[in-house]
Amino acid sequence: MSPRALGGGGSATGSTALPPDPDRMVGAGGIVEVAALAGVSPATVSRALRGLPGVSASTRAAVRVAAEQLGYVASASASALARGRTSAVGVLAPWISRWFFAAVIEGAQELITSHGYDMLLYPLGANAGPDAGPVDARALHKRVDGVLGLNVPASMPTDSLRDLRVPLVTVGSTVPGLSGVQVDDVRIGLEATRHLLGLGHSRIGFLGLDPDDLYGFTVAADRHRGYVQALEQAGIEPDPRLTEVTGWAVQGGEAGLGHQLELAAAAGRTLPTAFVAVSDEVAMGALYAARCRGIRVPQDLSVIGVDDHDLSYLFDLTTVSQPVRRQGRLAAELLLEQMEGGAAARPRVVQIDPGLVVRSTTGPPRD
Amino acid sequence: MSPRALGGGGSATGSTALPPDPDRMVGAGGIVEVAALAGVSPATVSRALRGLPGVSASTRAAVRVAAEQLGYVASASASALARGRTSAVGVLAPWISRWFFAAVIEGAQELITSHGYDMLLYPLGANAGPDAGPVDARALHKRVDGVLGLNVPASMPTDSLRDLRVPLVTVGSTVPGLSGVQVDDVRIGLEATRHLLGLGHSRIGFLGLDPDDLYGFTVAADRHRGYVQALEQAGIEPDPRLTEVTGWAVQGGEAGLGHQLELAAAAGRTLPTAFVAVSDEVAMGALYAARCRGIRVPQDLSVIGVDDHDLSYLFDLTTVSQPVRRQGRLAAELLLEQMEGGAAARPRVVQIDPGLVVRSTTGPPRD
DNA sequence: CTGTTAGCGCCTTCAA
DNA sequence: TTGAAGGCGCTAACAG
Repeated sequence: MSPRALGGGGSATGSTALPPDPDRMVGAGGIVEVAALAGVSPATVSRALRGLPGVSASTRAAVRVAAEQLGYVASASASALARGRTSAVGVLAPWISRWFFAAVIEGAQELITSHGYDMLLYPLGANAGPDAGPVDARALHKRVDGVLGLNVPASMPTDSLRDLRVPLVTVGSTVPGLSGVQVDDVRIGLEATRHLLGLGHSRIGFLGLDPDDLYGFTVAADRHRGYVQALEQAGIEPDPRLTEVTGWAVQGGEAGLGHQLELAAAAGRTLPTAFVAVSDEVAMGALYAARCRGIRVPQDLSVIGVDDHDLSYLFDLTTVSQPVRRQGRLAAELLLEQMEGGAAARPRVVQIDPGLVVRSTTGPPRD
Repeated sequence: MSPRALGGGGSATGSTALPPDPDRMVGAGGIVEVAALAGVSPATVSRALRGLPGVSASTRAAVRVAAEQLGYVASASASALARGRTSAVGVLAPWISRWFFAAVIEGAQELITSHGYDMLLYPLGANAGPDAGPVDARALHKRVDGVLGLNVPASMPTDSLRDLRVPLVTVGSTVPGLSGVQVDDVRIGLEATRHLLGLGHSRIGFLGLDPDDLYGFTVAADRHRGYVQALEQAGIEPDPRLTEVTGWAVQGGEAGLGHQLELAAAAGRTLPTAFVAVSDEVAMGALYAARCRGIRVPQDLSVIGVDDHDLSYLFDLTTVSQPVRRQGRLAAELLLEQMEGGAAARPRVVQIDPGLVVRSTTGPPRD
């Protein structure tokens, strides 16, 4: 058990300057120190430690011992400079606190690091705008050997992608000529809507257009397109008044449903009997708004989301699932393929199939 | 609007090998090319571009133009090697898909990157065990100028922290002699429990001991200690049978409440009238379990969580809040202070005060 | 204010 | 199988 100093309200803890410990001065030595200790040349140390062939077993062992003893670890900068590779990959994402992105990153992480790459995180945040060239491609190109782009590339001018000059693998959006993991968002919208149609709904709304789609993030628009298609295929004329711009947050879903309610009241019509939400988070917001107003789900209102968020089952939320962590893993595979396979590895796009998880926020309409 | 190729189900996209564009060969040139183009020496380019003093305005402008024209960006590795600083900070966290950690990281990110540092992400994941020296301190020390440790340091042997040789700032746990952002977890447990006591509860359970506490992650244990103290101060003998080991996930909370139910049934007693959960996620799980069994909240059962998770309001969850994103920001400040202030900056610990957010999962007991 | 001179620590030919 | 020499691209210390 580790000591915890601040039982009450203390504030500043004294600094005991760590005394340099000449004995076990970890990480102090460079490759030449190791070489000296092992009685070989630096070149041999380099070869031995990296497992390159052409080093006798005994020499390798001796080098390992020396390195271990000195706590030697090669300087990343030095070796990157010498080799022209950084052993790092960049991860571009709009946010990381939205569950979807965090889960994708987590899915990718293991493979990435197990191949010896570090992961540089670049949350684009509010800067993800149309103008703000994200993290300046030029800067990235010298810093990483590859890039994982989550939902961002579409917002970059294509030039900026060119400037990258390192493999880029996308998740959630696709750039022609680049590897990527993709779910067919149109189909997601289609499936969600069909599920509701199949239950007998005919007045179905859509919560989730994304204002940011203005600059190329087409996920929401695609899902909406699927929704429209499904309706049309069922011979139903989509009513644009039933579509809300919500963004991706819970609050958007809440406000969206509220707004629909107002609209309906003002126009003297009733609320649609069901809604497709662009994400589970938006769906959760809608469910909350419904509950606050005493609208029963699914008797009075059905709601279906997208993602199968870790917390969705708590809401009994019916949803179109996508294997999020697996998408991350797949993206990592594609990226490694590009980085290590070199020009030999032709870019490829992997399609992920969405699933349907039926819980109990959807049911037949009331009448 | 960017082109999206895969309308239907296409799979592999052809690779158009990006043709080297000799005209605007971005990122191709080194500092010497820029120097040549600007008609100055490399040293001057370096000074000019980094905004160092002692460069005439006209020269600086010329250099900027040349650099811009060539799309020049300094190589991070080269400059790191030459300066002996990496301009990167490492972020150690058990996971990133748990909301708390993602939010802290997001909170820290802006300040970190605005000061010119990259963020290296090291999720410890399952490896966070007692033995597995996390990310090997020695490796980190050559790779980053500072480390942000989220809940991890306590699990590292202190030696390993020493070996780091770079500033380390902790969040959520404290190491003597190091800077850190801290919430008083004992007090959190105390406040949560007092809230329930204040409502008139006397049989109060605790959902949330963490099996991993075994190796030093004391947050859960501390909150539990606060719970025990509050009960004792109220003259109530804490009943160990009312404490569950749940870990941090939703599922733990669900299982924990279920187990309490079984225990109560087997012993022929009733469930406690209220529970303190170690986190909002655990509380959500417990609420779910209660709902599944028709237990009404808060009439039959009160539940209080900790964190004020982004989604907590959807559950009307009463909770002890901690300003999570601000913790991240503060930690970033402390870290920058250490990294840039050098030895002058003495380590300090910042206490964050928890708050109480009363919603409606807590209320007076039934009888 | 600017240029010259040495490295930073490692990797990689090329010889031995 | 091993060593010696040179360079990766940039920065810092010193001259001028």
